[in-house]
Amino acid sequence: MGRVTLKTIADHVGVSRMTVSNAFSRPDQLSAKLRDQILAVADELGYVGPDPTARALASGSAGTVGLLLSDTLTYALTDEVAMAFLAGIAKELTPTGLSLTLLSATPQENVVPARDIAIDGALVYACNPDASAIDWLKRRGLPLVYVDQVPAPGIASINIDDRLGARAAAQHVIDLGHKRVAIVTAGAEGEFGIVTDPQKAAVAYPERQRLLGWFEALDAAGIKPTVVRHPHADAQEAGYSATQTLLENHSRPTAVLCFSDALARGVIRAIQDAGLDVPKDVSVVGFDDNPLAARTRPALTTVRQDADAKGRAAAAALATAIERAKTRPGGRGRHVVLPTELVVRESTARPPRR
Amino acid sequence: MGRVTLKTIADHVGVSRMTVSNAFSRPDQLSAKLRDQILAVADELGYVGPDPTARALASGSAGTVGLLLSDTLTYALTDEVAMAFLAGIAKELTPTGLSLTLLSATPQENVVPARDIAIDGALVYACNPDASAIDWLKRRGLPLVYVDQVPAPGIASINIDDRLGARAAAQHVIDLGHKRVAIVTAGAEGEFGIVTDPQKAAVAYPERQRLLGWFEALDAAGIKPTVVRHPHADAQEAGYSATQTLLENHSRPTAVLCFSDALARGVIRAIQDAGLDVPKDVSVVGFDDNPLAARTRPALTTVRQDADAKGRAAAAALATAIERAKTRPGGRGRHVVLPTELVVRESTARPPRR
DNA sequence: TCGAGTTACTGTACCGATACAGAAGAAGAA
DNA sequence: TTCTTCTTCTGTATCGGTACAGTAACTCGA
Repeated sequence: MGRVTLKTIADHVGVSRMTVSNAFSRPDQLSAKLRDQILAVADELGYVGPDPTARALASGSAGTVGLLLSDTLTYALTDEVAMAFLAGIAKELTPTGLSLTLLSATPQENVVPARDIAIDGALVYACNPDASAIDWLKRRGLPLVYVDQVPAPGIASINIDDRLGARAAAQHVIDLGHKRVAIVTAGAEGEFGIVTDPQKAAVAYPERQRLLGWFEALDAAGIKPTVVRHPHADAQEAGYSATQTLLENHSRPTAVLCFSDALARGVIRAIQDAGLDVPKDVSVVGFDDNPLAARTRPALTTVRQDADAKGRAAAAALATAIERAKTRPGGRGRHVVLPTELVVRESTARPPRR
Repeated sequence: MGRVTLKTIADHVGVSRMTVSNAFSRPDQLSAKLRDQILAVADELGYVGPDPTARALASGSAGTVGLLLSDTLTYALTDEVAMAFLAGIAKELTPTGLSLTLLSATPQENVVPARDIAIDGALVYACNPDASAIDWLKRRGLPLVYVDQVPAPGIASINIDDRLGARAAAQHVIDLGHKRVAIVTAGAEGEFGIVTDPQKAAVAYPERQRLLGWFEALDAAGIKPTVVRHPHADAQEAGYSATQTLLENHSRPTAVLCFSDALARGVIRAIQDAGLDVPKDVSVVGFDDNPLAARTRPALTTVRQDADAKGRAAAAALATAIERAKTRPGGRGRHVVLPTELVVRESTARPPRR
């Protein structure tokens, strides 16, 4: 005996298949009595409900949206800030009934998730801007929302004010009187080590924007920072070894601006291990306001972003984009920039006297 | 002009629809020359590839598996250990070409993800065992893998040795000479406050198992612990207020066994805020070996579980279950229990003299 | 020169639903 | 009574593919 479908039930009850379909999907289309009868028979036959795949094909919507994650899905998932972002998405998506499908940006042997998985739309997050996966999504004509990506015309995007936040961080150490400033940054790709042209070395949009912000303030103050760039991997380790590189440098910085709080933790450890004090000898500023930033010792001065709000905004933008695509095709997306804010704690102080 | 389908391309090239399908999905079924021609025409017409939904319906596989998460998806995602678990799944799943769809266990207005989303199988994680969502998955006859759930006959399951780990933790403080021991635990549901019958108060399997382990050792040593149980929410806060409750108690404990490291952090803070020292006045043992456990001060004595391995094992088990379901239907699943290990750090010591 | 075995392609029958137009009967208005 | 308007149900045409059993031509050894 084959599988139980609408037809099976229809035959049992003696109605048309369409009526059974309505019993499940459009209760207002038939009498309550008949509906109950149909549901009873369906239950008896072990019918679970309309097959999701068939329904998706016929109705044209899959009920789930994709989240395209950086090449190594793993990296995105081990970061506390990314987690808050994910939680934000989930929170906003749940009431809409949409589920979230994690899409790896790296194509597999025969499967390219961005091309082969049924979704109604997608969030593009923390991806190398020229990842082929993004192209697939675009070609499919799916509603998209870019998050932390270069905003593109016609595509909704959610960003945070990386540039302003970074500028505030730099201005903060300038105001404290620092003259010798270093920048510690990280990325998945690009040039690494002590880099002379950071804008060339950096690939990801947030990193470029933060560099822009830092340099804006430093340039205006006539300060030329040393920039050390490390591959992502373990952020703390990256921060640690970057700092070792820095400290070997002939002119030791009195302030270090970091791309992330995770990086900053490594930086602080390295400074302490070198027998120096934070903030007495060296000031350190992070970025993100990771939940841990307030708890480390010394508590970290950093630039706050609300990753949860970012997630919620992204999900909301996608939900409306999908809704709109059903009626008016080809609407254009709004570009949202969420605020960032400098949070001064204990890891920054005036530079040492001499 | 409608959408571009296999038919459109077939008509343009002058071949059958089936040949076009083969050009995409079974390259070995046609000559390389014709295939190239078809692909070229397809590209020209802006065809992206076989529609995932239609393909799923016809071929009977969706290319994605579900991860059923605790009622509040948000909670699951804010926990570092859950993150490692998720990363483990992703790592193992990626090469198989399967994607991961997050399923909320709470039914929405009209949508029940566990019933309405197209998936090839599912992981059941951190769920109230009688959540209706699990029933839906079972009724659909999907290959399932239970993680941190009561093992059920016929269903593959991955667990960690919660009981043995907890027993080791309890034995550790017993061996140090502690007599007045408290247990701080947490859960999404059940009874809260100072509970007299913990096995009744606890709902989730891991919690019950850990209680079993703690009591096994404590009973044998003739120790009757005080058990405080708090609702999940923010684990640290829970630990903090649970400890306040404890300290107000007439007989202050000299050792506290905690359900998680996150909880333990709150416990330690509360103890310190009460002017006491960890471990001099009170010893604290966590559970999980959260990446932060080693870094907090004092470094936390805890029971290690390898959440990443748990994720990988779960994904692997599901992948094979799906593979097997294609051929032999109704195979039964293996029950895997991963080891746990006591890690002694600085948060435990002999009880104070008097 | 014949039959066996390949290779390259085609035709038909699903996969399991939903959409939408329409039909039959009942209720209500004039 | 007759005409409209609901309400309730039905029929047919998709949705966009894949499976599988052919068929026709081509290769090749004896």
